[in-house]
Amino acid sequence: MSNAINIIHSFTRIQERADIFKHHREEIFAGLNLAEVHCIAKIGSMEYANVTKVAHAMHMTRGAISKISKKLLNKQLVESYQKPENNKEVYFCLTTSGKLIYDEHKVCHEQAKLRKLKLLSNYSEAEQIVILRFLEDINQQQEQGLREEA
Amino acid sequence: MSNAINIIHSFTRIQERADIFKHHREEIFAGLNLAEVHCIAKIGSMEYANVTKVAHAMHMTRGAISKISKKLLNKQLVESYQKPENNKEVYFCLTTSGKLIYDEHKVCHEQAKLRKLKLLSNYSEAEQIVILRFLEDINQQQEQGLREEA
DNA sequence: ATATTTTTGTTTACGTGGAAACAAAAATAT
DNA sequence: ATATTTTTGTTTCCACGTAAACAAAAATAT
Repeated sequence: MSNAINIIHSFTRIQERADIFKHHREEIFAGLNLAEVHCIAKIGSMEYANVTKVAHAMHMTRGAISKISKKLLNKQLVESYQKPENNKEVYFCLTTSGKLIYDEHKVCHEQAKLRKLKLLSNYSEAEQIVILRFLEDINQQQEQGLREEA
Repeated sequence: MSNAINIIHSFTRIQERADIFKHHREEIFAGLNLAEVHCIAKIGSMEYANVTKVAHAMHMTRGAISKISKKLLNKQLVESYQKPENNKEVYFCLTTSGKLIYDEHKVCHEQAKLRKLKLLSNYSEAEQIVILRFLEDINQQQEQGLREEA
């Protein structure tokens, strides 16, 4: 079936693009790279964000997040604090300027979402159900593939 | 529409997974990482593969491929040669042991393809057409998004 | 209560890949 | 023919992120 083959190719292209985008080492906003902006996004949207939780959310190591948050502290985009009863965990929150980045990023994110919703508005409810089923099937298969490797 | 939102979420998860997979710095086959295996795959499937062509095919810089191919030369998985009439371009081909990796990788790739075909066999022709239309729409939108950034 | 294990965050060493500067050869212009 | 531009490959410098080793605190076991 030529359609199936084309689906696979098209899907592969999507994966490759995500790959390429991650490679992008350039700065996005004011002197911040993608990882830093993402880190701000996570800290801004999380209760009691700490290194471990952000690392998990960003699929990165604690070491990496430790370094990134140190940079964000130096740039005064985030602040750290602790709970009086816990001397081990360190939490982060956004400063005023950090919140600005957070909002700017959020707008971009919402615009992307709107573009996708607009695209999807060209599909009937029935068609959308098919698409969703496909994406969930693929997701499940990929997750299983990863799990088998481990 | 809840379906549209779920489609977006599911799609995002796929992109994130591609991201994570690229981060995988571990070796895949005998002491080779992902980029090296991909490089072998490209060299093995290309006429007169050279640094520039492989770099383009892998969406990486010539500098990166130059280094990788040097490693592959040291590991004796590829060989380099030149045409007598051109003293500038350097071409690569696989050695016997390089071909082994190539074949092994190809098998993996084909298995993944078969898994996807099997998954798609649960969809009617009409449904597959919908899926393909969606993936191509999304691909177009994403490509346009990248182009606007540049 | 004390000992052991787990959790949390940091640091160090290392590998990878990009950007840019180079060098050499080839292609093109004049 | 000669000069200029483009193409090709390499190297240097650097930023990023991982893995692993650590240290300190908290949780759990005994």
